[in-house]
Amino acid sequence: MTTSASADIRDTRARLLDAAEAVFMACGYEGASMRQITGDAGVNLAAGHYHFGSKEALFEAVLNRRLHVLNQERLRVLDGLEAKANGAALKPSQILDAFFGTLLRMAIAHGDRGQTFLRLIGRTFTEPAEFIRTVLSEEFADVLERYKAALFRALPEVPKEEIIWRFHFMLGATSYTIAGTDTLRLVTDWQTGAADDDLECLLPRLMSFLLGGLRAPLPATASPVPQPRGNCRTRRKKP
Amino acid sequence: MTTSASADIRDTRARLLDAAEAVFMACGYEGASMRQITGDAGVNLAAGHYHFGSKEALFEAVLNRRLHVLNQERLRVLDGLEAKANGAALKPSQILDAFFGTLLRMAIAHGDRGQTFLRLIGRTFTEPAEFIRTVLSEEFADVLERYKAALFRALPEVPKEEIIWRFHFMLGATSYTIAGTDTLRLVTDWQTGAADDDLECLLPRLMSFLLGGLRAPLPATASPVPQPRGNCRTRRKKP
DNA sequence: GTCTATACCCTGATAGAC
DNA sequence: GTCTATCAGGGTATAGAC
Repeated sequence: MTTSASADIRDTRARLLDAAEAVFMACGYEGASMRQITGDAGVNLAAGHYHFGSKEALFEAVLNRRLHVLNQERLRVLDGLEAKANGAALKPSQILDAFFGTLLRMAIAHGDRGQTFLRLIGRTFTEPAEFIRTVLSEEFADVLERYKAALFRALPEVPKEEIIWRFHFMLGATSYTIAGTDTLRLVTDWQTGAADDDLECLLPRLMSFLLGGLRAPLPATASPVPQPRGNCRTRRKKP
Repeated sequence: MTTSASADIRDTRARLLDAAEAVFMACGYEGASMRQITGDAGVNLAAGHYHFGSKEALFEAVLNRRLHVLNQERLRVLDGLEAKANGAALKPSQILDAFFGTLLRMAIAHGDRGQTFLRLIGRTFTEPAEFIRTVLSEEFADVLERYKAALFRALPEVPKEEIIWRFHFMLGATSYTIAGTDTLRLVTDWQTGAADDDLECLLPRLMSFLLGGLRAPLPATASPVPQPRGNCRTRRKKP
């Protein structure tokens, strides 16, 4: 009895997290309702507030449960690469694979739940709610610092400002893709066919695109638009 | 009196659209409320339902007001380029500039309101609500067909499936960037400094990244992951 | 400690007065 | 055309039962 009671406690929390993950993914943060989440989990509405305190806290718990191990793994992989490189700069392809490849491989390894979380994290990047952005920026702070530094070393001829922008673009391409909304119905069979196959196909495609963008020729300081106003903040020399 | 009365009607509609645009941008579709929108517009709550019928219809009207002229302009620009090319295939850089450059230049031309809509459209691409995805896919159907066809002609050596995926990635990088959430605080001064300058800086940076990704070497059919299962759906020959 | 019933407030939407 | 009053529904949070 006592063992089953304590097991039930963990089950309630876990069921809530699983149900919340799915509903938040499908409806977005604002669109999701505690009633639906707790209903899907088979627990009472107030049980959600008992275990997590609020809808915001529940969302944060859903995010952190998987995001923390993901980012720890990203740091671990980068550590391993840098140890092997023995002081030399890494190749851009290694860095991108450590960052984006780790994401996709972990999602594949977790099956359907990994797929669900992949979409959730993709959509979460564009959630407007302020607390979500705070949670994400805190959770990603260390990883981004480390990976930015690795990219700076890997591409010493590219201005740091440009690398940051390109990191931004890469995150956008990736998060939009894994969000899987496919708003414009460009990829018709995505999210209908076998998801695992799609994910395994996605990685090489995405990697070649991101690498191509990262290593693209630098833009001219004079913009190609008809009326260059010339007050672009681009710096051509290092400070 | 009669003239000012009819002018008031248009003002009410326009004020509602402007207020809705701003609130939807800041809060997302689900997070926005009709009360805040009508309050900001200085009109009664019921006036919103009188003029548009529902929150969904209002959102659709906000989107279509600017999206339709944008996509018409995109078609017009592409028509002009293809007429000038006189049957020859366009350069990828021309096509990307016609699609993404037209977006940014129109936003710049409209000042703050253009900036607001830019962010809104970026976020809208990842809205989970089904009716939003339907609206977008209908509004973009023609433009995407035309631009996809242009890219197929411009890059005959690249498999069409690959071009579609890369178009997808490009849309992701762009929409994430113009959404301006900057969830990971990568670009610290974005959306705080002078927005117009940022936008003018953005275009050449984005274009070089997108072009680099679009023209990247094709990925190997064997995926670089440790355990290639080999059932990737990639086709190497045309059917 | 765990869970349930309930209260409270805000949402989108409507009916009817002006 | 515009507005006040109001409805039913749903989301959050609390007080209290086990």
